[in-house]
Amino acid sequence: MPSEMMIRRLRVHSKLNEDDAAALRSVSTHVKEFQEDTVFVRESEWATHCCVILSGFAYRAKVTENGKRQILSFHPAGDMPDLQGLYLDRMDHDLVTLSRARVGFIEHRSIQHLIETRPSIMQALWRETLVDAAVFREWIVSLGTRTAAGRMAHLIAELRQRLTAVGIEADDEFEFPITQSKLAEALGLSPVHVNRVLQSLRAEGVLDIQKNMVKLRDIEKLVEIGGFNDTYLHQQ
Amino acid sequence: MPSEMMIRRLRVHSKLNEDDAAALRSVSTHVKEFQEDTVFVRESEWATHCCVILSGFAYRAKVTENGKRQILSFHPAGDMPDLQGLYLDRMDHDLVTLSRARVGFIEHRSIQHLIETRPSIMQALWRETLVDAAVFREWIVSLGTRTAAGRMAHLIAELRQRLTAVGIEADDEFEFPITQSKLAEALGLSPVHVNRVLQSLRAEGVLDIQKNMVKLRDIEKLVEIGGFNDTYLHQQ
DNA sequence: CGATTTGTTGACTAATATCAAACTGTGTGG
DNA sequence: CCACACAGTTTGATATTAGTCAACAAATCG
Repeated sequence: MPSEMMIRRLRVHSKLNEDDAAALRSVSTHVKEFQEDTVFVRESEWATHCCVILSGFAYRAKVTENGKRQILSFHPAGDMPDLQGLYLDRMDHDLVTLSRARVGFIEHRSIQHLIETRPSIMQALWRETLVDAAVFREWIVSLGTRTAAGRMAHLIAELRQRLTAVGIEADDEFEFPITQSKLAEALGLSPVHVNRVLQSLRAEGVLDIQKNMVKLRDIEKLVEIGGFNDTYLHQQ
Repeated sequence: MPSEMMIRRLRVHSKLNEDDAAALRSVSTHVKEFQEDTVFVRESEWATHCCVILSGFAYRAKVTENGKRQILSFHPAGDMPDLQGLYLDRMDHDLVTLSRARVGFIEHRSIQHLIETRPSIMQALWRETLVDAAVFREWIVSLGTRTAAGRMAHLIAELRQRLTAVGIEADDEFEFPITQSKLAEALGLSPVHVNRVLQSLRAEGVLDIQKNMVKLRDIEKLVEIGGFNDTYLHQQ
């Protein structure tokens, strides 16, 4: 049920009545399954579809002139990481699967039809793109002001919060199949340094990331180290 | 003419016909003038208006738990830096004047009326928020992957490009009344380091920032050092 | 004109990157 | 079942970048 995932997700930030939900259910979605580390939407490509992550994780990434890569955001099930393609015609970054993932694709014209006919759906989708931007802003704060450990802690605290919001249990552990090199690309650090930071967080009993699982040992400390305050997520 | 500024700005990314322009002109704008360094919209405030920078510069900033401040973006005349407030009810950052500036305020309900009645205006405004997010993404790339000099160069190259797009001449110099401390807050560096980076860029004949003026000495070098590629600005 | 902000400098320190090697776990084919 | 390959993690040594502190100079402002 691709649309159910979407509906649940949109309802985190927006009110949708049963008619809206029905309209969303009526949209045809083309589902594909991808292996891990598959670039499924490419930078500079023309955007013709929007995607919904149905299971697994995806991330956005951008490659720079000098060959480095920056991961811009992580996307658990429910997220629609290329909504911006509705009104920006070319992709300015890649979309990549982090784990094996199922992804639903919806034609722009279908969504545009919903936008034109259902104001509450328009608002809900627009709002998603705005929350997206708010998350980017906070990511900038992380990279600009926080220490390596702070960035790591903030990332995990944010993920936990977002997973919880869509109903994925993340009280004391959650699935997140990431390597240290990718964490490095996300946090603007070297893989070696990520390794050391993770070791110290582990030693201090804050956090343990091991084979696909994030284990939260002390959430208060995590939130404190990361300076995490969830208001920017606008989950009212 | 507050609306003329807005119209010119929206037309950088979107097509607006004369009816659209007329509709925008009909919206009532309340203009205020602020001294430099004035916080004119505050974090956690309820958003009731959208603002347009009419002259001067503004910037977005966010203060962290540990007292640091991160500047998130700079906004020359024409920009509407709190459009997100249309659908996110609380501000997640401050808006501050960089220089003495005139700012137009428009009630949300007026804009919402335009959105409901004029699809092309809806699209234009939505698109603005999407370009905004694209700029944030690139800022993340800067902070995550570029050296201090690279970040500085990228910022200036981007500003130049955006100023040119709204018709502010920036061929070999432009006004930008910023202090080194604020550059530091924007780029995630210390003021001392910013000073040294600026000196070396000056010495290498790339760039000179002095009393309110950015002087561009060698734009090719600037673009190269910053790894600047303007496609993320989506100026078609 | 003095007061305050901004820019500059030098010496020193801390954070993080780089490089290279070794270690671990996991899956694969023989 | 073992040997091997591979990807990911860990370690140590060293280099580089950027931060801190403290003083001073220059510009700006009332």
